[in-house]
Amino acid sequence: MSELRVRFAPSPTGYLHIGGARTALFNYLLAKKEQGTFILRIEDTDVERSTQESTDAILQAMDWLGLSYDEGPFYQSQRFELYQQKVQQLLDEGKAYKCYCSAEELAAKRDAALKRGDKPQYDGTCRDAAARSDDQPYVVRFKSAQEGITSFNDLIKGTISFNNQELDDMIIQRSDGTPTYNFVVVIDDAEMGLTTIVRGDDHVNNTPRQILIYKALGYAIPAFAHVPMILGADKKRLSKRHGATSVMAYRDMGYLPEALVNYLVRLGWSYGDEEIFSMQDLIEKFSLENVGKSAGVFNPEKLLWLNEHYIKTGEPQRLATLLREYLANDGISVPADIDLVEVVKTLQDRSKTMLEMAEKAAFYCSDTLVYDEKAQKKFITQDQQQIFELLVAQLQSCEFTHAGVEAAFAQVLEQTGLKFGKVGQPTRVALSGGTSAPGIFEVMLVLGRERCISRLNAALQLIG
RNA sequence: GCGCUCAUCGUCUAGCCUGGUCCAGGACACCGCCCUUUCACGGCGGCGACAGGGGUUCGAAUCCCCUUGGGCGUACCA
Repeated sequence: MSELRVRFAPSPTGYLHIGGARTALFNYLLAKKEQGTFILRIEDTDVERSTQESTDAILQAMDWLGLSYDEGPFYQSQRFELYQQKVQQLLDEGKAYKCYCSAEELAAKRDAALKRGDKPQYDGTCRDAAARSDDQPYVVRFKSAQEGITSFNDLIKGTISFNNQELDDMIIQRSDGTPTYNFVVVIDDAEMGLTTIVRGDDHVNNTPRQILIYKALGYAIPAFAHVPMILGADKKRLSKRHGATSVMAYRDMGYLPEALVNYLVRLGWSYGDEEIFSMQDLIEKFSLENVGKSAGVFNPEKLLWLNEHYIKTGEPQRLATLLREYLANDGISVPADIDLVEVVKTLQDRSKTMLEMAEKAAFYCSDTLVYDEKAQKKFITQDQQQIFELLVAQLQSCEFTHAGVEAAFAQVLEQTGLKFGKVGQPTRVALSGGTSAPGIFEVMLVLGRERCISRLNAALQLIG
């Protein structure tokens, strides 16, 4: 076990989204690779917006992706006592102070500053003011450094420096007594012994403030690694209007978790020319050095290609289990004598998603076939009557193996003098209901002798 | 506005640190051909980028500066 300790710290105000999943994944991979510890912490200091449903949804999504954690989940809402203690400590040491400015006053000052073209900052009204009686509402502010430079060496972006004048006295405790993010994140990261903080680069600007708090509280400062954002096709931050952003929505759309994992890791990280990575590969090969600095555009097409790849190469047994669920979601139950593993084998090369596979598998399962209108009109006609009759006769007596049905089919070709296509396509329609389906012999074998004959007879009924 | 930051094909990227082997490689998408019992799979090929301008250098995608463009932040959200 190495000393490396990393964490994923989502706030439970919604489902786990694509960006969060990637951050979690990077942390997970780092921990596994270095045999360190991956901690899950729920940042629910905002009591208003945090919900149990969101926490559950995030946990479920991480589980689906295979991102297991070693410690946690810890809930910040259960650690308020610790935070209050730290606030008091800073107050006692004169490193923080009570501020009685109202939210309205502050908003007005902010607007004025913006108007002047200044960076809106707290002006320090209460910083040096005499203490007042506590029956007036107040927030607690951290006394930030007013001069000097705070810099850190980001493991992804390199050295980043901030002039301390840019940092104002931020609020660490709200007027309702609850602590704020930038304060608790430091306490928890420090108390939980984190050595490296891997998070989205929207936190870069928070880092110098946090470093100042680490120092004020006497904590060791961890290493930071800020992962670039994920953008939509219009280069705007990825959001719902760019399509699905929820991890679980991808499961619902028929994506395999390994496809999402593979896609997410390659968005912003690379390993030479390689594209396909299993979780095991990633644990061996992932490193922060190969993470790029620039934001990446989410490309649904490439994700789809990866999904296609994993379906194509997936274990039929496992896919069959999944297929049964997707089929069930469509209200389709699988007849006992239909071998779903065999169904999967006929569909793996033809399905980009499990949802698509379920659609294509439907015809195997239904008792009464629904014909595609055009196909029926063209291929279930008087012209096919003889073909179907001959085929039924052959199927009744042939050996029901690939070679057997192929031979039976050949017999029909010989008897009618027709080419394969002339017989094949109508048969395909009679058996599957449409003009596109897996190979005829494969379909027949999955369907079984009885079903083939009854479907052919049903087509004959329609003709006759 | 101010601060931080980024910049190679439409997109994800290799190359950049340690200049020449790069008239820039791979992948997705797209286009074409081949294979073929339908639909797919697959094989082969094509299209397509160093943001712009200055330097430094014998030589720059690679180093420096400026410009432009993008992202993030600027909350009693996280």
